[in-house]
Amino acid sequence: MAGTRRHGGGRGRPTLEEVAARAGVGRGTVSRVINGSPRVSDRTRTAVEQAVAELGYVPNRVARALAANRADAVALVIPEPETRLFAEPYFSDIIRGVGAELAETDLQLLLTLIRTPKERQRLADYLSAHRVDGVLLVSVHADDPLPDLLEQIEMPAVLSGRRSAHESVPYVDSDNTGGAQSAVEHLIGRGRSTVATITGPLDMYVAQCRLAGYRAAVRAAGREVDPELVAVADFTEEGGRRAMRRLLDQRPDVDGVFAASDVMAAGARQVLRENGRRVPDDVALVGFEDSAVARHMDPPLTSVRQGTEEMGRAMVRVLLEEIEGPSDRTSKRPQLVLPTQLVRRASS
Amino acid sequence: MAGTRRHGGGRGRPTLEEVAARAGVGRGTVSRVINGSPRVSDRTRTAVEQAVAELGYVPNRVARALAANRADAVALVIPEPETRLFAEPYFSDIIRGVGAELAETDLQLLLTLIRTPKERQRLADYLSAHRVDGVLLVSVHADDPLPDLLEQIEMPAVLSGRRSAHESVPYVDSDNTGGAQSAVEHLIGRGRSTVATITGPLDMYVAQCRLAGYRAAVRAAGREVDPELVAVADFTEEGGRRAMRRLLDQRPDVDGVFAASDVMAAGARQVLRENGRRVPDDVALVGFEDSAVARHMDPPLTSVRQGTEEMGRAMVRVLLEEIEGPSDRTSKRPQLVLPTQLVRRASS
DNA sequence: ATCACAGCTGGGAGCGCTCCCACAGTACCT
DNA sequence: AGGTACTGTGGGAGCGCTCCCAGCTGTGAT
Repeated sequence: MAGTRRHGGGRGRPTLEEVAARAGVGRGTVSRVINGSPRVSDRTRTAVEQAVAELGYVPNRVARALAANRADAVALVIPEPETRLFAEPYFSDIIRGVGAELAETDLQLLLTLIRTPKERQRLADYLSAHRVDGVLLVSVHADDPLPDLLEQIEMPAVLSGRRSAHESVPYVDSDNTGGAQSAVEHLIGRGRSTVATITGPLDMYVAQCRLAGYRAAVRAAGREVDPELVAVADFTEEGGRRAMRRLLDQRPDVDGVFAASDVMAAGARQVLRENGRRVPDDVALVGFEDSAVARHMDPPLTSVRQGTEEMGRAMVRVLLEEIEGPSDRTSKRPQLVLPTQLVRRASS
Repeated sequence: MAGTRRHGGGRGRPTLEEVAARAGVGRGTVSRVINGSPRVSDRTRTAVEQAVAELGYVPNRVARALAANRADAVALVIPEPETRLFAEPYFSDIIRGVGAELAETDLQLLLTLIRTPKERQRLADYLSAHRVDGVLLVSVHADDPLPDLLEQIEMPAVLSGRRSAHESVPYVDSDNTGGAQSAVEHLIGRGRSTVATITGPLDMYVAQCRLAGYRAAVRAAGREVDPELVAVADFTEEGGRRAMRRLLDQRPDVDGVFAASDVMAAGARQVLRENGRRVPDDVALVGFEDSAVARHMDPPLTSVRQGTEEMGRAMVRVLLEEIEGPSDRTSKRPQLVLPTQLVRRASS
């Protein structure tokens, strides 16, 4: 970082003051017109609007941010290494949703990838240095200090997913338990008698929920939950492969598998093929997330759709509310759980 | 958009002034220390640094931006509808690269998705309203006015890919022609006698280049370029399917296919399966991009790796140079072409 | 001792806005 | 006629920095 950074655009961009002069009014009045205040007479408003148009005036957002003590921007924080592993499509879908919803406001989107603890530290500084009005946190781990830290400095924040069943911070989550349950019910409904599950790491709440859904569905069918049919993995493709091998090894009679993520389902599918098991004829397979991976598998994967893009949109809506008027521990926090939906394809 | 937007963080964040008071020096001196100016005595520097530490001072970037007339931020502009269609993984890989490279500077990343012409208009305003120091443009169409517009307002910009062979603006591109050529040479080298190609829309320069590479390889093998073996598509999966059907219809003897994108290869693969053609036994298949799609296909897809993440990094490096000291039409523009590499998998 | 010229330092001016207070004008009551 | 209550409006103050110009030191040459 060195040297003189030239400003990009308008050398001689018109300022508020110039607009005021041209319209023959004061600065305050122009400001009111720009910000849509109702306390301006129609005649004045028209005059100002004309001057704005003639001069091609565009408010300087930096000056506005400084004067008004706000940033007109929100940050989307993405912990990078993990995201890469298990949630590729998730990540871009969230961005899409967030971007779409934000486009309808005049807020800007600051993207922050975190790779190292050092960067996480810098992040806290950034955020408190008034660059953003609020923060969206994606795929937060149970032990992540960031949410509480943000709470301390009174920075509005919304999580995607919960850290635990008693999440204290505003969040938007999808119905992991219900989604998993419907997936397993579907497998059982298709006549599968020995339905296994491949889970995510159980220190993640999302993995716990999907496992709980599996259990609920098994019990609802009047069966016992067999520990040999539960293989713990880590949301990666390789993890899915290992888990499937173990399953095949311990319970060769398995005829249905619910994987807690599409990527793990893809890994499982490879192992099934290697072992000469046909999908869905010998083993029916269902995933979770309904990402691009699911559509591209052979056969296409039945999966639990969680509407990731809609989650992104919802996060923004919640965040805007928090920015407008923050909730606190005493009031009811905005916490949303979005429905999921089973998308049936040829794998089951 | 209404109401009072609360500032997020520091109610009582310390200011430069307070640091100066505590260190017993003037504002200017603190500013010099913060910005690493050499014109400060060691004693003073130490005193200031201590005051900074004690107070937990973090410079207000907004104030800095206003005073210094720079933004400490760059924008990554992504035209959304197209990106969704043909370059899902491309898009997130670029972001990854850009984010990584930017992390080593103190620049922030502003993500801007463009969906409509109206949003494109607003974008020009944003950019000229001093919110960013430079712009990264992804997947720019041949007729996109934005690059020239940015040039007019002297906003540093870098493209990913070229609009044409005579691109005037700084860019980072991958060796599309060479990559395509090596893919087709590979197919021919594997003994395939009737090698077809599925191209992107030919009004895109990237598609032209990949077709040119196909042609070059065919000719280099001493063969004629048969128009019936060239199927024009649009970088989508459905386009890939349609093109493959046409190819199979017109030239049932086809035994090798080079698709100009992984996604189109995926579409082609489906049609091949429907028609009972085995991959690679009956038809060898190669894609372009080496995205996640390629790895997840069955069989895994041989593809031309273009190092998308590295492209993102390179774009940032070029942009930083442009911001430091802009090149103009008379000087030599920084224009980079990154090498590609064939990644062999089971599909060929 | 005098001058020149460095190396450091303090602080005024100003970036382009918003906020808010004061005040003019009009209308409507006693 | 005087009061009260608005609506509209102008412009000072200030957000927290950077820039830059003086001024203040100390050193070495004259």
